[in-house]
Amino acid sequence: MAREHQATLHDVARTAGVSQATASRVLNGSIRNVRQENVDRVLAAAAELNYAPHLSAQAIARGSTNTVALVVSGVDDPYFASIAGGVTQAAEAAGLIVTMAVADRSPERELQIVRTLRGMRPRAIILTGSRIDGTDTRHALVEELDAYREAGGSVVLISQHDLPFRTVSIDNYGGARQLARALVGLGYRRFAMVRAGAGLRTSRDRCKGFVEGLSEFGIDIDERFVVEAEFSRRGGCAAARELVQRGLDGTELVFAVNDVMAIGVMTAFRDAGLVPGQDVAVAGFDDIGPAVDVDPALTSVTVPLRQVGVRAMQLALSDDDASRIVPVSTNVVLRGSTPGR
Amino acid sequence: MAREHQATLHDVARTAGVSQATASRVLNGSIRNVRQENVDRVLAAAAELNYAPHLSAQAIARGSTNTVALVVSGVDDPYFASIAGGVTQAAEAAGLIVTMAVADRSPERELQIVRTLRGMRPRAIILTGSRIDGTDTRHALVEELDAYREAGGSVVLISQHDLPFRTVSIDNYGGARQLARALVGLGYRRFAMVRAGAGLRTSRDRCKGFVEGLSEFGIDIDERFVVEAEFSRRGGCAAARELVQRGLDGTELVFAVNDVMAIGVMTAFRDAGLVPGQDVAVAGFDDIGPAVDVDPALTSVTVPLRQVGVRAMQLALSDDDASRIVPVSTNVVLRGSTPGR
DNA sequence: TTGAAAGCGATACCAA
DNA sequence: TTGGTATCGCTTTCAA
Repeated sequence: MAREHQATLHDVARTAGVSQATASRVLNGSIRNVRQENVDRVLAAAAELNYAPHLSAQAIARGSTNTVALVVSGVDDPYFASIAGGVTQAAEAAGLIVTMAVADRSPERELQIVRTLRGMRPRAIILTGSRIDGTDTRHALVEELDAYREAGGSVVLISQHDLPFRTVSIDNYGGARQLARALVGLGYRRFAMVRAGAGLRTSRDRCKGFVEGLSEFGIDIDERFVVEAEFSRRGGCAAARELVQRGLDGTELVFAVNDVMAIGVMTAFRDAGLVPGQDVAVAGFDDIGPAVDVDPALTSVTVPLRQVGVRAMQLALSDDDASRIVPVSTNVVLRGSTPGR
Repeated sequence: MAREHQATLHDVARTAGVSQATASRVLNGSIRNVRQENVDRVLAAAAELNYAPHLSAQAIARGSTNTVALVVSGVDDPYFASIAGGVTQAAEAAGLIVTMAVADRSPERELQIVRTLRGMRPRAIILTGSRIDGTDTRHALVEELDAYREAGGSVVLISQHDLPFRTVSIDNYGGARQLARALVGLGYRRFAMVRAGAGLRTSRDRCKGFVEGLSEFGIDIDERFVVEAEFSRRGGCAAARELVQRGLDGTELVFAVNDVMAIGVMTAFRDAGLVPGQDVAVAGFDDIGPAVDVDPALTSVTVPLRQVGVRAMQLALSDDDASRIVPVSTNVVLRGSTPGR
C-alpha cells in the first residue's frame, strides 16, 4: 500500500492495462473517444491508487497552468482580506488555484515576489495595495510585469490607475470629496486629517478629494491638523495621540484616510478621555466590516471590496483589452461617529 | 524585444554561448564549478532576456517543489487572516511559496481542495479551521491526506488534535475553563452561552471547558440560555436577538465561543437598547485585533494566532516526528466588557 | 478507439 | 570546468 512516490499516470495505465495515452485521455482530455470499458478500468485504477495528476507536469506538457497569483500588502488587514476573498471566490468559480504572497508594504519585497511568481507561469498576476511612486524599484516592477505580459500573461492592478496595465480603479478621490461635502452638510467646519506617507497613492488621492471637497465651501485644513502616520490601526492611534498633544483646539472632526486608522483614532481618543462622536467626530474610508461594530459606528465611504476582488479576477480572465480600466464607485455612509451638529 | 513565450533556459544558454547545462549551473546549482567569465555571460543573458525559471519544469526535474498549501475556512475572518499571516511569514523565511485555498466552511469543498492541492506536490499541506466530525467526507479527507503523507508529504493540522497528523493544538478547553473561573471570580453567577453547530470541534471544546469551569462552583447554564448560531459576526447578532427575545431574565453575562460572534452579540445588544458591559456583560475567545476597538473592550482568551501560523509552518518543515503535537496555550484577558460586580 | 513516440523546460549524471 | 543526454510526468500528434 505504502509507496514512496505518488502514483503516476504510468502506474494507473499499467494497473488498468491500457496505454498511458488512453489513461491520459480518460483522466483529462476527450473522454468520449475511449471505449466505456477502458474508461471504467482507468477510473477504477486511479481511485485505487489514489492518483492525483502532477500539476507541474501537466503545466509543462500543456504549456499553461491553472494558477493565478495574488500579491497583497498584508493579510491581517481586513481591506486586503476582503479583496482576497473576492479573488479566490471568482478564481474557484473559474477552476483556478490562487497563490497568494504578502509584500508587507515593501516595494523591494513586492518586486522579488513578482519575479518568483512569474516563474509559476500563472494565467494572471493581480497586484493590490498602494505602491510607492517614483522609485527605481517601481520601474523594475513595471519592467518585470511587462515581460510577463508580453509572454502572454495577464496583469491586473487594483486601485493603481497610473500604471500601463489593466486596472480595477477605486474612486478614492470622488468618494473622499463626497464625504467632505456630506460632513459640511452636517454642520462641521473645523477638520483634522490623518494620512499615510506621501508616497502612498491611495492616501494621497483620498486627501486630495477631501481637501478639495472642503474648499468648495471655502474651508481648509491648517497644516497643524494634518498628521502623517502608518497605514494601520497602530498608526491611527499614534496620530490621535499626536493630535491630542498638539491640542485639538476646537477641531470638530478627524478624517482618517482609511477605516483601520480611523478605528485606531477612536480608540486612542477614548483612552485620552474623549468620547468619539461626542467630543470629536471621526470618519474613515473603506467601510470594512468592523466599522459598524465600534461605538459609535464609524462614518465611512463604502468600497465594495469583495466585489473589487471578483472584478479583478474577471478582468484578468477577459480577452478583450477594451475595458482596460474598470471603475468601481464608492458611497458615503453616515453613522453615529459623525452626528449632525 | 517582444516574444510570445517567456525566455527559456535554452534561450539564455544560446544567447550566452554556453551549454544549457552550464546555464543551469549558474542560474541555480553550484555556481562555483563554472568559470567566472561564463558566469557573467549567463547572468547577463538572463537579465537581458528577463529570464524567470519555469518553476513547474524545475519541480518536475528536481522531483520536489517550493510550495506549501494552506487551506483556511475563510479569509474574511480575522482569525484565519492572522494565522495565514503567520504561515506566509514563516514560509517566506524558508523560501517557500504559499498557495492558499478557501474552503468556506464546507467539508466537501475542503476535500476537493485537498485533492487539487495534492496535485501541486507541495512540501506541506496545512489545514486550519474546525472540521465537522464523523462524516463520510471526513473519512475521505483522512484517506486523501494519508496518501499524500505516504508519498512523502507533510501534513499539519491547526487546532484538530483528534486526527492522526501533526497538529498545532490550541488549548480551547483549558482557556475556556479558566475564563469561566475568572468570571465567577468577578462575581458573575448567571450565564448565557452562544455557540456554533455541534459538529464544530472548536466550539464544542470551548463550551465544554466553560461549562466545566462553572460547575466547579456549582453553577450551570440552563438550556434556555444556550443559543446555537453561525460561527460569524452575523451569527452572533442573530443569537443575541434570539436571547433578547427569549428574555434575558437576569442573565449577567453572555459567553460567545469566539470574538467575532461576541462582537456581533455586543452590537445586537446595543441595537436592542442594552449597554454591553453595563446591562449585560460579554466575553469572547481568540482575542482578535478588533477586540480592543469595540467599546467596552472585549474580555477574551488570547490565542497567539500569528504564532500559531508560524509554528504550523515550522512543524510542517521539521523532520523529527517526535513532537507530533505542538501545544499552544491560551490566556484570559479581562477587559471592560466584564466589569467586576 | 488505441498505442508509440515526440516534446515541454528544467536537472544531473557521466564523459570528456 | 564543460557539454551531451537521459530523465521527470504528462499531453498530443500521428499511425495503425
